[in-house]
Amino acid sequence: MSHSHDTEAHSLDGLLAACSKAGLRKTKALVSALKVLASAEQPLTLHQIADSPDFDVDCDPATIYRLITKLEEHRIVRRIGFHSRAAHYCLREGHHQDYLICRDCGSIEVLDIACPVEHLEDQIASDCGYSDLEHELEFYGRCGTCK
Amino acid sequence: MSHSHDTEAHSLDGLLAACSKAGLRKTKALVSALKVLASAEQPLTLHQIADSPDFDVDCDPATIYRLITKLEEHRIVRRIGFHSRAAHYCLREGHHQDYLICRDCGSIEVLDIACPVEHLEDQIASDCGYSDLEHELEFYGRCGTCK
DNA sequence: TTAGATGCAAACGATTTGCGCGGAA
DNA sequence: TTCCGCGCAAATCGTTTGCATCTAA
Repeated sequence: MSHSHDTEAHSLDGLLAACSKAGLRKTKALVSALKVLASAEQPLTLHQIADSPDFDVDCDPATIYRLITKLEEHRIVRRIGFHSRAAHYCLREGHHQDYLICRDCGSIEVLDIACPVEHLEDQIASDCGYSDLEHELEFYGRCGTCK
Repeated sequence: MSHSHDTEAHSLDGLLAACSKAGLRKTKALVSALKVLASAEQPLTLHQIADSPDFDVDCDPATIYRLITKLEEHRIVRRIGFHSRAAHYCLREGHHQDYLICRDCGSIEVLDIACPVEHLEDQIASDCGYSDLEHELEFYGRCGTCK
């Protein structure tokens, strides 16, 4: 029975099913990582995943790295660059998101706008001979608090 | 037809003037780096800048790092994330560019499309209380050769 | 039973910084 | 003459990998 966790945008069961289908074993680290990502408000670094209170396993950084990398390969997780040293990750489920980042304090906001470039993907793909196109769009600026 | 860039899109003199105005000294490393960036077809890593045949100084990596970092602070150079480990840099002069990257071979193409999000910047800025907004847009896919 | 997952520790690569010297202004 | 820029070398930091052990299926 699924207790607590309100109305999650991401279904843990669905994610686990996808992982199983991808051939991943249902380990504690996997379940924890998915839980953390499913309830995250924004993309997280490997460190932030491990440090999250929802991540209830004591786990080597290398393990999380390999886990998330594998999830990324299976396209369950999406990597976001931002401009920070460490990569950020979020679930691929749900609708695509664009971001607004403060270049001073590094805060990340999710822009809930209708993505303005999705419709270009097909055109660019055929124009340039590419396939499997996706995009990453970030706005950088100075936030209200930093001004 | 694009090798000896005599008619550069970027004027070295103009760049040097901007650097001087920013308080930077006209060193060999600065001139070389600007020359390389001015004739580059696409954003380059610090390593690529140093390795460029146009970069005719023997120069410590730390020097290039500090130089480019300073140019970035003075908004003469723009940093691009991509998904590679090393950051890429290009001149801020000229019109904004969006990119198309092959997620297999890592090749970078400049998309010469009318940028579809520039007009959103003002709106997002005022909606979210941000200032000095700019954006970064990249498309990732699999290029023709990698298919 | 067995292929995949993990912990530990070392390797790596790209910065990033401290320090003393040298050169542009 | 003055500082800014430079080389050198060490420190950081986020991965990334090899290997022996463990464990989900």
